[in-house]
Amino acid sequence: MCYHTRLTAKADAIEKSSGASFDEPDTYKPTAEYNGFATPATPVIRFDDRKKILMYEWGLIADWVKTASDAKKARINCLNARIEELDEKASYKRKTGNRCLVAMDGMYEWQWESPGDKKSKKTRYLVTRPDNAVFLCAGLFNEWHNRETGIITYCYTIVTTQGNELMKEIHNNGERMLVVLSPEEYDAWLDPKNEHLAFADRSHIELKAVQM
DNA sequence: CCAGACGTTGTT
DNA sequence: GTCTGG
DNA sequence: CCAGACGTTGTT
DNA sequence: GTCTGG
Repeated sequence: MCYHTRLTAKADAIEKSSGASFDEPDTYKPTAEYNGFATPATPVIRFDDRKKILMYEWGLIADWVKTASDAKKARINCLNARIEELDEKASYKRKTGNRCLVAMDGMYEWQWESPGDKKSKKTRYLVTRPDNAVFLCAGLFNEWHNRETGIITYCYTIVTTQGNELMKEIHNNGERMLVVLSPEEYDAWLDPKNEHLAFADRSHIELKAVQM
């Protein structure tokens, strides 16, 4: 789960709901589905540049990765980061202060007919806010330096936690969810002084799911 | 001590 | 680069 | 994700 | 029953 998102809102709607402005508006196009495995560039906001919306690539590349081909493999496993283990994982533990917000207006999830049976049927759901508005998720970013080319890749991972009531029901074969933030939590997440574990409980987040 | 991992739990 | 499992 | 472990490093 | 190593 947590590897397929949507951002169909126009640029001005994203700006309005996030309180930041696109640095280069032409680089953003509304997108019905972002596939994490394709490491697309999507809008994010960094803690140290709160008023700017930047296009960063989904799939964090850790500092210790040496080559572009290693990066390609490694980052696919860094599309999500478990909030419970941020302090323990080599790829994240020194980046827990690199907070960012990841914009989206939907997440795709697959519900299994019989959880546990890999062959059972799956139904796709689009999970959104009840009003379908843009929301921001908790993320961590990195600037990866390619030693061979000197090129910097700006990239991020999205933090996950235990699924809340609705998400456990939809994502019944894993029961996790992205750390969707309420608007009141946006700035709190961006402040690295705030314990990240304080954002693990998502039971207060209201979402709805429609089959599609 | 040193080799090997370093991540997630997913593919429409 | 740093951690850790064997 | 699921199979397999689930404990200690002490004793003449 | 729950944790964890592969």
